[in-house]
Amino acid sequence: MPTEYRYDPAEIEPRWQRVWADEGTWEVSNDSTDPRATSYVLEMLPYPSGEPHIGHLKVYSVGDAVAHFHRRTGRRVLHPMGYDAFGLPAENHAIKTGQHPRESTNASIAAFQKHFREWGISIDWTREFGTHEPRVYRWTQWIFLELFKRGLAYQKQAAVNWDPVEETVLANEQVKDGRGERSGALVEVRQLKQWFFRITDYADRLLDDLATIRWPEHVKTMQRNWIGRSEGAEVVFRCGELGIDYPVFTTRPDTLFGATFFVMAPEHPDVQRLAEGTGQEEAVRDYVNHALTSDKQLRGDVDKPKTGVALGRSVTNPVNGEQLPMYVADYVLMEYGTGAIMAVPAHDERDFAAAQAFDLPVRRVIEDPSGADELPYVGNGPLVNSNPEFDGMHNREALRAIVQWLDRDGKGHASVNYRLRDWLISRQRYWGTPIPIIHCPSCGAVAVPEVDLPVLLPDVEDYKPKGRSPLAAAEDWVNVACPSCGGAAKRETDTMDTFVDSSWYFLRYCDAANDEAAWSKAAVAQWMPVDQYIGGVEHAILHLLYARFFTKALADLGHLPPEVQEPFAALFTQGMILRDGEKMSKSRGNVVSPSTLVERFGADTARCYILFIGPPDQDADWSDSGAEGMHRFLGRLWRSCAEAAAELPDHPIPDELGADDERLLRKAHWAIEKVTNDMRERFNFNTAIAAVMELYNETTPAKRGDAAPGSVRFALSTAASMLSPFAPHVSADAYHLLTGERVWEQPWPAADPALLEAASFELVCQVNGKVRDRVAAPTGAAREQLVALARARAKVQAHLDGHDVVKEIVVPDKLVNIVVR
RNA sequence: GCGGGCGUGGUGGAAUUGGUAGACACGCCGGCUUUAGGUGCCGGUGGCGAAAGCUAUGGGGGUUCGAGUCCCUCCGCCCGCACCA
Repeated sequence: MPTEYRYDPAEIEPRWQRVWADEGTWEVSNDSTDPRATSYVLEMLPYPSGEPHIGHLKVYSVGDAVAHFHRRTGRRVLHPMGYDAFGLPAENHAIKTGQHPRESTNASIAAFQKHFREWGISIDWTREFGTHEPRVYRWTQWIFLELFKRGLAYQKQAAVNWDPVEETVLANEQVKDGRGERSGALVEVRQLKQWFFRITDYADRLLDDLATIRWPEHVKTMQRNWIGRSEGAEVVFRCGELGIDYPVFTTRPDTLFGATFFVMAPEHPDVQRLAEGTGQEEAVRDYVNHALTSDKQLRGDVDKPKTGVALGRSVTNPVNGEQLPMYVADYVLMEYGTGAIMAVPAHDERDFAAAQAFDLPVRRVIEDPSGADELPYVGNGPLVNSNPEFDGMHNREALRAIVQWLDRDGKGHASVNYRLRDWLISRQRYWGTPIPIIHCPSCGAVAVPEVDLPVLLPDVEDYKPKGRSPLAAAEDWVNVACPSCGGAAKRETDTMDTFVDSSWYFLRYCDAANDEAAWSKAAVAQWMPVDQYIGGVEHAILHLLYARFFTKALADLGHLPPEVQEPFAALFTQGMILRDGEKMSKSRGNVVSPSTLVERFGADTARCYILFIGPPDQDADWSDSGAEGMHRFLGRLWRSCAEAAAELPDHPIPDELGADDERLLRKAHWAIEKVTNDMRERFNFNTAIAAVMELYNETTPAKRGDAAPGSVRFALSTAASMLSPFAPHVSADAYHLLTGERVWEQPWPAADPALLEAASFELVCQVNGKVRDRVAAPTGAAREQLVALARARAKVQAHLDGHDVVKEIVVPDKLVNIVVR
């Protein structure tokens, strides 16, 4: 084998990368009069920590394939890159080493940049930024102030989740199973004054507009569940002794006549006052103290037996005037509804368990149509024991009737409740965007004037949190004059949750160099929404919900074109790369590092193998020998192209096709059709690559037979061309060798319909559904002809002998099934 | 408990609308080339069987001329939510 045909990615890849860098091949401008349609392809921006790992290689390999495919199918593509650069790991690193988070972050960003270039990802580098740059977080602060001015950012004292390890508060979305998402520490409840974004104002729109976007159904379901909209009624129960009204939220007003007691959350502010003078003061105080100090996760366990204490008071059931005893019990949550419930033990499992524990009566008010008399019964049926007006009525109907009746009498009204809470964005940490607010003793919370933005993050000596933000120590920075009255005032020392930064970065890419504004509306109108967003499913709620909220709020404030209501028109969630069925991690010692891979095989092999391993939305197990196989394939393809370029005359495809030409060209057009569909309809890059392999396998000297040089060159260059979204360097090189052209400037190959239709096909001959033989048959042949062909086969005959033919099924151009008895 | 997903050779996976199960690879076996091979090329490879053939998509049942695909049921694994009234 001549050595000049050796595939050498270490030479090929940097050579083409240099062309793309020198020419700015992937840059797109905003003021183009280009008539082509636009496409915005975006992968979730990386958090720069250390070096990129194999998951990064996967997400950008997927995104780059989409970006290349969109370009080659005639679109002008925005494919930018940036860094989610604020965050705790850099800060924790700083606490340990004293190195400023900016330094470690910038070092990591440099590593990411280097790798992205080595991977050959087609990025418009002119739009690159990190969210930690003042020229960027200036606009994060501006957005905060816009929300503040419209009442969408506000401060309130509230019970918040405190992570004792990170020493900061967390948003509800960042607490899983009662533990901080990052630290794994059990969170504590603290009463603190914190900044919130009013995402709950958008609950309905966030829910309804899910119908307008092409996202995986399971992600939509997660968002729906997280928002947790419940329709029902608010019903007022009055405590006559104290003259106080207690509204409750219920989804089951049809069961109001079955209420036998009333329960309040331990956090309810009236609990102590109610118990006062009843003899229950001490028992209530003990119970409440115990409930508030016990850990949240234990308390939230569904299987925990119900506990509670009587308050010694009662409320009036508005539908029948009955006196219901009041209890405090920790199965009622202060943060949902009104912090108080009516208990209907006959038709609610929790209330039933509580009634058993407290020895309270259970009254059935809905009949089980099946006749069973088991309780609790949570299904539907006719009302009983209620009121002559409603008894016998189906409960779904009664629900509406009872709400109307309550509404007329002013005792209640239809109501909607959400699980979603407002987004807590304050963090008592250093490495984040400073909240641009000044607290003045006489004016209150005052916005930093826009001309004074950005509020720069000051340098501090000590990054360690001490229950307050490290920024509080920067006294020169903290003490300022009030912008409103000029008096002595102090800066807000909390920083923003880093999810704020990633809630709008995709807008900044549209107009990244703009120093006058966060973006121009025209630039945003040109690109938004993102046509294809790609990232991990772990962001199904946090980032993807926040970004949707920001987009809607900014559109309402007039900063986005009104038609931009959603940030990401289509979403693709990629699966993880595992090794031996486990996550890769340093502690397991099973990490495959992208740099080792690229050194050993080149970027093309690494990218192609990752896409070939399986459907990209699924988890996939890494295999070293699989990667070697891909390397061998790319080597064969490149070498065949190099050989063909040097040794086969550069003739066009002959006008008169021989049998071998026809077979090869048919395969090529079949592959074009297959790959195009796999890329356009689905994200099945694995089968697309397999189709290119099949095409290549037909071009080997043994298989191509007497095919003309022009046909072989066409097949090989088509294979290289279709591989270019996955393996851009080797494809560019092979294509250039064969054609002298740049593959990325070529339109995507088009299948010739004439070559997709064959003159004959392989007829499958079945008897009773079992394949007995196959025979060549002319395409489009009549049913009788196909049946005759099948019946003529000896192997078919053998199964017909001695039987009566009952039926003959013909699927044209496919099969014949003869049914016998 | 509720919701969603998945289960196919030794392995990753393919089968897009109910129509040839196992494409394409990895691995393995055999052969050729090579001073050598972590190269290249050729052939084989679900199981049983000498063959004809039988059998096979987690188990069982059903619909159908025909089921990996549709329906019922059971088992196993993964993910999300979980006292949300």
